[in-house]
Amino acid sequence: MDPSGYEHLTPAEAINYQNELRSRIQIRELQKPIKTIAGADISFNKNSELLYAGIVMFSYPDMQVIATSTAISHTSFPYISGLLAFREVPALFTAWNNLYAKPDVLVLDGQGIAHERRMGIATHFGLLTGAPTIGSAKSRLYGRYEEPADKIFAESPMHDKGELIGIALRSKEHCNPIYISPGHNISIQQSVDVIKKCIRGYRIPEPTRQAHLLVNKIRIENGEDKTKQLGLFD
DNA sequence: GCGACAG
DNA sequence: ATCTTGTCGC
Repeated sequence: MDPSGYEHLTPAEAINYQNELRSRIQIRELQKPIKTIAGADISFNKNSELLYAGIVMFSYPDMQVIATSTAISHTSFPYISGLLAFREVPALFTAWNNLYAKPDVLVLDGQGIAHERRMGIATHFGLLTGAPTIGSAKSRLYGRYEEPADKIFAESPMHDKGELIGIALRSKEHCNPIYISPGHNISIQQSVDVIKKCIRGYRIPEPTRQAHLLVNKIRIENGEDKTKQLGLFD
């Protein structure tokens, strides 16, 4: 299914689709050496259906910005916990297709398999594009875990019914942990190792941190809803 | 019925 | 997520 059709799905249909996709998830070691990594994020005005998507690509592990891509698209799919992908993936997919070269790994702001149906936005986007993806969330959606020690890079496993689905990572002391889970085509430990190398003094790893700054910047620059000027509904 | 609930 | 200044703590 093309993501441009997501906004017409009902929540029940979206859940059925997640259950269909989940059988294709691959959590395994990424063999190819990682030379580039990118972060993706979304921003929007509270009373508008316009989404501002952005992707920032870096060389790895030196983390120098080498490319960016943005897109503005419409959605009528509301935010529903557990169905975030149906609201944000279409805009991100447009920004992804506008990248002249794809990164070896993509980090998304949200969960990977640390999801009730193992279908967080990072997993969903990985299945859609085939790209290795990692979910880096600022808060927990699913899974039980113990608070990690207040020590840089302290880890605490996230479980669901005895299954390891992610890691709560202390990316910065005296700050709440971030929740890392693989999206697709990468392992859990590899996801955590990669995210650790992307921490540069802030709680949020550089890929999604820079993507967040970028999408907020273009949202402010575009001002209020410029739907007509952009000709999105011709 | 009650509590939880990515962005 | 977004709306928003100052302010408490390391």
